[in-house]
Amino acid sequence: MMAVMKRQTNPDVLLLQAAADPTRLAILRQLSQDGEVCACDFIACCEVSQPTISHHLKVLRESGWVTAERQGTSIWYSLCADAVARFREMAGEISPGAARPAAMLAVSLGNAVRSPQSLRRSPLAGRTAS
Amino acid sequence: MMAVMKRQTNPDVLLLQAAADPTRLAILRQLSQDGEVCACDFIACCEVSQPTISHHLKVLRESGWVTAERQGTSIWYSLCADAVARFREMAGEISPGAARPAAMLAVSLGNAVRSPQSLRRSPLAGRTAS
DNA sequence: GGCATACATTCATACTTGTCAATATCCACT
DNA sequence: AGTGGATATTGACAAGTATGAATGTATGCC
Repeated sequence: MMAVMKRQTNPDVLLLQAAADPTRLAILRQLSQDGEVCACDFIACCEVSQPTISHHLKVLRESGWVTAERQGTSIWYSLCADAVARFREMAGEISPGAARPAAMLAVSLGNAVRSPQSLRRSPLAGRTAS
Repeated sequence: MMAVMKRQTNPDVLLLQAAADPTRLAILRQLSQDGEVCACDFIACCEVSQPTISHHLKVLRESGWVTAERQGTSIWYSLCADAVARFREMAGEISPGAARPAAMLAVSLGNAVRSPQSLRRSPLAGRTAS
């Protein structure tokens, strides 16, 4: 009657979720190293069964990380440039340096930016009235 | 009796896993933007209950993404530079351009690199013996 | 056609996870 | 001490997920 954890649709989260698994991360890294890899090779690299590899490849396909190309009986996988690019973008967008000074600045500017309960006061800024 | 999905220990996977959730990604992004954010503010930004936010913050703490600093009754969170740096590194290490030529090269060099069933043949390289 | 190989799909199962209600803890202030 | 505000923790539950066995499907070769 609660707790829905509704299936992810956000493409960014989907991308991260797909990469956030030891087997799949290993697959991505091998693809990054070798450029194009036959599905059968992943079975050797990761210690899981063939159906499991197939499952993970499907997840990577559906999240946009990889594309598959059939060559005879085997199937060759390679990274999608778009996914790689988006991943890097996300990494670039997260930075630890937005920082302290902005808080006091906002206060002195009249605090028009955001303002939930914390009212943009920085943890070190003394309450201006008490 | 099967399917163990043993709890993740790999720090890279842990980092990705922590980021791979809509609520937590939103938290990371707000932290990236504001630098330091009071826990109470996340409740407003994401549409989940206070205990849920607290849970997500714990996940982010334990994966190394954030640190918490108490100031009176409230607690201020900020991004860990190390985690951000590692995340960027990971993004940089995955590139789609390892590519095609390497395969034929390996073959002509005697194929001493790797060699599962696919024997490093590229999907387009003709079998050298048939 | 028949057979073997390479992947994908289905199914069942155990484990993990996101969520909230209730409750506990910690802190400031009176 | 007592009270109120801000977070964390516990407990319970539904839904997601990683896994392998069995099976299905497609392709190449005889």
